[in-house]
Amino acid sequence: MERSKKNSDCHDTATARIGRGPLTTEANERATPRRRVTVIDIARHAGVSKSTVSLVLRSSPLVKAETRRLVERAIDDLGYVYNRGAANLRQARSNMVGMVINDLANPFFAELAVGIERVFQGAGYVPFIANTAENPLRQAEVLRALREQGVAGLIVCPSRNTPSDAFKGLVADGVPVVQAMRRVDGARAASIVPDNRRGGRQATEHLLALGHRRIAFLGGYRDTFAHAERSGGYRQALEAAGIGVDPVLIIDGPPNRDGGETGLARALALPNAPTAALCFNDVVAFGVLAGLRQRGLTPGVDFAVVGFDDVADARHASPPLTTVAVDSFALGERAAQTMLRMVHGDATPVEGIGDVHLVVRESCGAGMEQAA
Amino acid sequence: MERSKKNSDCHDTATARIGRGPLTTEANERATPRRRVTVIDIARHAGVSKSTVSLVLRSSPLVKAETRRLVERAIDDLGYVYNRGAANLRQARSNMVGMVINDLANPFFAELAVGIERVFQGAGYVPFIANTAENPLRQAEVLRALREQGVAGLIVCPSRNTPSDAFKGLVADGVPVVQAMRRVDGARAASIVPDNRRGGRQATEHLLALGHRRIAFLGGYRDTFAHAERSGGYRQALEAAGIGVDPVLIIDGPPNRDGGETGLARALALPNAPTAALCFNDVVAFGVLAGLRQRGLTPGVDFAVVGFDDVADARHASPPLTTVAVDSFALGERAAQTMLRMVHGDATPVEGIGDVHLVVRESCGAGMEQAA
DNA sequence: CTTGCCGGTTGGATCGTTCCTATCGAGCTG
DNA sequence: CAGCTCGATAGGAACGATCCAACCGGCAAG
Repeated sequence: MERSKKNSDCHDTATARIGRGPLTTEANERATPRRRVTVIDIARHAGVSKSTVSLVLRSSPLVKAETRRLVERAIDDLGYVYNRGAANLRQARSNMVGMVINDLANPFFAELAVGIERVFQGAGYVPFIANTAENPLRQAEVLRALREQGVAGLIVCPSRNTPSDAFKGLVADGVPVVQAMRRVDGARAASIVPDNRRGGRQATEHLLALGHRRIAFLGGYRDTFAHAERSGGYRQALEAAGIGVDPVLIIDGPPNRDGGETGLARALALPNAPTAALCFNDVVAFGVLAGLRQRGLTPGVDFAVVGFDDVADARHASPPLTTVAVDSFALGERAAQTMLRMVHGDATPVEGIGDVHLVVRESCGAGMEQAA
Repeated sequence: MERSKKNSDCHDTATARIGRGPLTTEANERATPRRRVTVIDIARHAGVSKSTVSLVLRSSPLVKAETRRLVERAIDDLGYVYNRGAANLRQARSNMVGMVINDLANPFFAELAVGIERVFQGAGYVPFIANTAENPLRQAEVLRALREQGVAGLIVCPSRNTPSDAFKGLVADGVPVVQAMRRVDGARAASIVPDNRRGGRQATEHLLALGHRRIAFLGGYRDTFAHAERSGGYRQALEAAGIGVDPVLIIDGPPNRDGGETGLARALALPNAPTAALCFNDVVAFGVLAGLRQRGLTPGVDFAVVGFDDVADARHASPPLTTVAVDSFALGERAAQTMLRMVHGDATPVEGIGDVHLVVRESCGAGMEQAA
């Protein structure tokens, strides 16, 4: 049993592990006390054949109730654990689904992920979440790992700068891929995204109706799908109102709190400063609210703020944030349902648009118009 | 090659899936265009043996550079995908690690998860996250799924009411399990938790030093590990100061924003209302801040608030939240390192305590004492 | 009495990889 | 020059499940 211990030669093999190869696991044996219990052990213990055990495991109606009980008894007597890897080897169908999220630290995406997870769980699938932190390389790794693992399908909120062929291999293999919230434009995969353009337009129209004429669009990166659409709606509304779009009022920045604070600072420093802002998302809006307060300005009175997403905290902000509600739960549910349909053979490529609606609270200065 | 297609006999097998059995996947074939490419195909195409291909895949130093190139060429010519299930079948060692999180919607745990994930990724493991939403049943399912999938190890933030034998099977099988943030007390698994008691004590001492005598402890459930420890530190400080603990000032509630708001309401309605509160965590504190504002009270001036965790948003709250910093990143990193050590054979059962320190900002009314 | 069917059960082949044990030629050594 | 080691490769067995075709006893139909 003395496995010629030449593991000294693999301490640094991975100069940079090769593209498609498996990750180089640093080998080392672990003290595994007892041998694995298999269907054969169960079969012997229960006095039936392994085939019967297998049928019981998959809760087939073919086995007699009594036999089933016998087998189940043996299963917990011996502490058997199902080996899904072995099963998947034979029957290509797995029950594992993956969710690849661009930014789990953003509460909106966290909520979305949790919502989706719930749907899958109810449908008998085991959902796993992976975070890409907006890094396309990391995303590629994660996708590869998920594919190697043999997922039945995937929901992806694509990271920034996702190449258009990122899902090519997956879809070619017939693995259902549904994009959520964002769409990679070359990709031949289903997608469910909110009606960003309409949301941007509605929010802007609302600010216009409140009398604002200089309205900024703050935060988010110009090269992303969501930014293009949301700011697109903003432009549309301004132009429809006969007000030109002033490019200096569209201020890019990271889609987080800091992006909001610095965006506000730059906006207020402008010669002809805006009196209102539509923010790329709620987190940016939170940053703007904080920034206003730091300057002694009162959001909703001295400056109107509207967010986008309607995360759970939006209602609790001070003042409560007026925002475009995306309904992450409904959107996630729809994405999940779409994926399940695809898993079950429906190959029609869906391009769903989720509904959005403006939730008027106080940060826009609209007073007490009864928040929904 | 015509596999007689009689899959009609399994359309509705799943009456109600049995307790320990695998989830019943509703079967249905999917249009899988091409047969799976295997090592053998690669071998043929490259003119070598499957063993050689296998060695290349694991980037063994045994193969000649030229041969390796040949094989790698064949790999992307044929679009090969590694089948990790099959590999795990033979070599028990997998590169998949699981992270089971009690509440991904709580930013603290989301941050923790993201931090841990980064460590594993750097070490060449593929981390998957699963959410249990504080539901022990769900947690049990997730743990089973992870185990069936053959994880190399797990980091668990146990859900509320986790039974003490929840990890028994896992550890008996030699799968490293590390508990993070919370400890299930019967469990024989490693754990890394912050020094909750010290944090609770420090925060309370700080409020006492600021002159407060009636200090509430708001939010969180009394039957959880963290609540017991944090409120324990609070009691300790009060008693050390010669002030008795008034049980009505310890007000339970869900560890979220609503918990903070309703906790505050109940506290202020008390005949002899407190002038300060230590909150179970930052999210509860945010709720308290919002509640104060709604009543026209200024946090830090009319009422002192201290949180626990120091989530990213704590700095951005208005006013910036004084809180006990747990350093989720360091704690997560430590948990991950512990797990890796266990994977590599180190069996010493660790019970780590993470450092905490008070970050004084403004919500406690301490003015500008230079937040760290 | 044979035949066919049906509920229930079974053994062998099989999935795609890794492990183990050859094999083979080349270079050394005594 | 026989024997040895060594680098590089090859082939078969194994892992633990599922699939498939066969089997078995009993009963109804012809």
